[in-house]
Amino acid sequence: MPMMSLTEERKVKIAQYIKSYIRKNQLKNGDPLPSENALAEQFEANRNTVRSVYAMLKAQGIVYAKKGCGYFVAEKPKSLMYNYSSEIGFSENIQKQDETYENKIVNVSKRPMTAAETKVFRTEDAGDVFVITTHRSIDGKVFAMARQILPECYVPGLDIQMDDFHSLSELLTDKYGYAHPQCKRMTINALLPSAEEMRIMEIPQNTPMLKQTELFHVENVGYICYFVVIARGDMFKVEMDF
Amino acid sequence: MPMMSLTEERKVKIAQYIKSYIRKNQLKNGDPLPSENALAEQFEANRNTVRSVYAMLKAQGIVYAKKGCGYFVAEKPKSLMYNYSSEIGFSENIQKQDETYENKIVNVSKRPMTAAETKVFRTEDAGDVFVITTHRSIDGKVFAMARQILPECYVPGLDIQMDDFHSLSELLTDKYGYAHPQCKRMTINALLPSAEEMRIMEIPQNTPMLKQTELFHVENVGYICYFVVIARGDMFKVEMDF
DNA sequence: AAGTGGTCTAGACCACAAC
DNA sequence: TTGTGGTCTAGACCACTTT
Repeated sequence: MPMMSLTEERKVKIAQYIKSYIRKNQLKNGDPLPSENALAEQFEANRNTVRSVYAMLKAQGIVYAKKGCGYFVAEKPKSLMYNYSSEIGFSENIQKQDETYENKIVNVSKRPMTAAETKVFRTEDAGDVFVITTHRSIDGKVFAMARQILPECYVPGLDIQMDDFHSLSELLTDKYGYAHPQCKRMTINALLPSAEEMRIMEIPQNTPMLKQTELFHVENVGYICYFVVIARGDMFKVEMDF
Repeated sequence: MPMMSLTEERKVKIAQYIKSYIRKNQLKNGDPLPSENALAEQFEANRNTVRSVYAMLKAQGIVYAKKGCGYFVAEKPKSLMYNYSSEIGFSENIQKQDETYENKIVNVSKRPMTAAETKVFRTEDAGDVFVITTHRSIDGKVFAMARQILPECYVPGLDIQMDDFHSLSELLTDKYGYAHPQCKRMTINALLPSAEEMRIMEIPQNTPMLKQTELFHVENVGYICYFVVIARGDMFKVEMDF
């Protein structure tokens, strides 16, 4: 049997009260909820206790808060559906869905290949790699950060071709004449954001994030690109059809 | 330019200090770190400020705490790799990797099909559905909860056949003589755990969770099973090869 | 002016581990 | 006994919105 402190029991009661309050009054998106002080008095609890309950409901996307105004019933956020294909790149796919989608390069740098990367790319001699950092946004709101790592030997002089960038696969086919790169392996996991990701996406520390890595291969050339995306869990969903 | 409070600046400094402290002293897994009180005094900060820094590092898996003992450098947790295939079920796949894997039925119930489910299963008449709830564990530790939803018409009398359960696909092929079910659609997203999931998996509220849904189809029969798994992000990773 | 959520502080108390 | 992390409280202050 799980031991529970008195405060913890109160939290459960308060959370149940808020949920049933929404249900019984059939509250919709935007309808106001009891204030922290009102609930603290009603349940003879500390305001921090109430705040922690509301924090949990906020994290679950059930309510939201407006400073100086109160708590309100939240609508389930529309999440961007990413219909995955190992053939078509992310940007090509999303652009069809949402015209406000933007994939903006924020940094291009060159550095020596790490030992781990030589294994990933299955190359003999480590050379340099290009690291392209991009921010993906919808409606001007950054919802994902991506890092694309390419061995320099496959894309010499890449750094000066970044002016009219749309997507990497477009660049590889148009400028370098490669066949369309294909994803050979993908991994997905969930994690919390780093401090940098919190700052850039303007999200709290407890935002669940989806991390997706892909390894791309080009016929007769080799493993050409290692790809990492970190996206907000509440704005991003991966879908695959078989 | 992002406004930062004095406390927030202090947090950044303290976090940088701890990370560089680990790096410069080349600390490994299990090595002790400065106490909350020591850092609070050193940086003339409140203990809560230090705690919030350590909380962030904990959530990122960089450090861990032992009550009454202190903070220590954490080792990166081994995550269970799920090499996904639309042909082979989860349990079949994982069992090969880890012999301590267990998939235990905790509940089987029958209820009317919802309107949303009639769309998913693409069936004309809603009947009842079976809902099978299972807990998945490694080394006795529950890391995921799964819900499998099957229209009763495809699996009449399912509830009494649960005694020697190993996996659903095995049951469908062996007991009902169906062809091996195949996944037609999969979605993946990240979210925070519900109160029930926190309780059962014994995880804090800010644990990032991976939610995976699958829709299974059997040739000449129809869409037979809707499948939802919620798994701890720090213990579970999906991998796909193409 | 009053009420709201957001932030921060100082301190108390607890359970636990080490000495 | 001392120090540790974990929890909880009471209250102050802020920025903000509404009245």
